Amino acid sequence: MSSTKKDLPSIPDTRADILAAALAILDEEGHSSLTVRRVAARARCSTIGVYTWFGGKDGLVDAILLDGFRRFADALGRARPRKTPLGTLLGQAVAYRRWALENRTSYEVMFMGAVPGHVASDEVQVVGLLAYDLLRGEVVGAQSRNLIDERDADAVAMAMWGLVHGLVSLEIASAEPKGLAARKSFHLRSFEVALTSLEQGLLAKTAKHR
Amino acid sequence: MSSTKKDLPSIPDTRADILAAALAILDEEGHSSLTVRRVAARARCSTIGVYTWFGGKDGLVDAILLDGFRRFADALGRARPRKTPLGTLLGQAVAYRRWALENRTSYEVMFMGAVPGHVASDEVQVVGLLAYDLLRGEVVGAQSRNLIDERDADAVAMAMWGLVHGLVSLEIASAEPKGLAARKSFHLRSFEVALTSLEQGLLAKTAKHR
DNA sequence: GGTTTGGCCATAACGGCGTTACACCCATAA
DNA sequence: TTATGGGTGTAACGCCGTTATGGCCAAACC
Repeated sequence: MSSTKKDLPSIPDTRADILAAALAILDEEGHSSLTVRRVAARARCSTIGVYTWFGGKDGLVDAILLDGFRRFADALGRARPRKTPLGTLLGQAVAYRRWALENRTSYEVMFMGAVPGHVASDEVQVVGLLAYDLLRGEVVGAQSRNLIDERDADAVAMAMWGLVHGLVSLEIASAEPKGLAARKSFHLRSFEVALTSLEQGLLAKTAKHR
Repeated sequence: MSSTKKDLPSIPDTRADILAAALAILDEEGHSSLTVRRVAARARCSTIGVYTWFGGKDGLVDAILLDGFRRFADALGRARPRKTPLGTLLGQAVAYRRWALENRTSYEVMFMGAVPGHVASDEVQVVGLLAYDLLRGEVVGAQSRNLIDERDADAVAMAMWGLVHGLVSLEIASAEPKGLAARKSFHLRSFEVALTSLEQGLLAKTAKHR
């Protein structure tokens, strides 16, 4: 859409500039600084550009979310290669927390409603479920191998999702700008206790362990 | 502070009026309608009243949070009388979800950062931990009776807190204005699966069940 | 070539937000 | 009677998201 033959790098691609500016502001200054005016100033255009290319702030945030959800699902997908579905589930949970802590601002926007009035578009909501589907797939896999009880797969997946999301949310919310190392190791310990306990409780009673 | 002798009800107590107006707006119109101007209009004073009595919007929200955290801790405290600490923990979790769903707007403000720029005062943060202390107390009780493994009590309590908070947050976030009954029963099922599984996984291996 | 069209953009404005400077009222103290 | 000071209303400031207006300019058409 942007280049056909020899687009010199000096040709302005306003849409990409705006999106990059928004991501940079989000990363460097936090979500409270994500305003249309500021994004436009950083992208060297007037506020109207955001409306031309994204339809408004909601559309811009939708684009940010799309980007974030894809990066998030990628990170979770890259945590796949474990020998058993149970191991993979654990690996995904660890990857989830890791990604959230390393992409704190994105996580806040994606899962903690950090952009005040925003309601995500349908497309964004669909893409946002990609990561959940990965999790659910592993749950089904574990059930089909009789590793965990054969309850409703969605209920089990939601249980794990909720646990991880809840702990990560609390960790992010309670973190000072520079989180104390003590706090971090505490949250890591809670995370491990919670995950292994939940998994233990989900084990099929007829299964041989591991 | 408001009455010494025979305060006629017609004597205006601006502070109480403002707080009541804020709570009413929050309940009837949601947190996005909680603006200083609107609260002042409903309380029949000018915006300056909010600054006189609460120091600004932050102070007003702090007062709202104080009220909410106390009602929340009360609701959890009232869920205490079970025979075993484990039963009490389960009862508290159910009471937690119940209160959150019945006081959705309050919960969003208290635990989901629904008021955009707000940072809670120290006092509010202390009161906000009252409910957590109730939970932690039951965990310690269960451990001292050898009902659950003797891991770090805070890690165990945080695990349960995170699980309940995460599931409730997802449930609230995914709820349409009028949540479908199917969705509600699904979330209830996930909630039960998650809680019983986590508890199962936390059981002391040396304990006789129940 | 001249003209029209339409996409893209800047300026300036509107209404709403949290907040505050200023002037005012008025009960109490001196 | 005067002075004081707390509570208040008006109007403003600087933000915010959004939009009406109009100008620019390349492509399309006669």
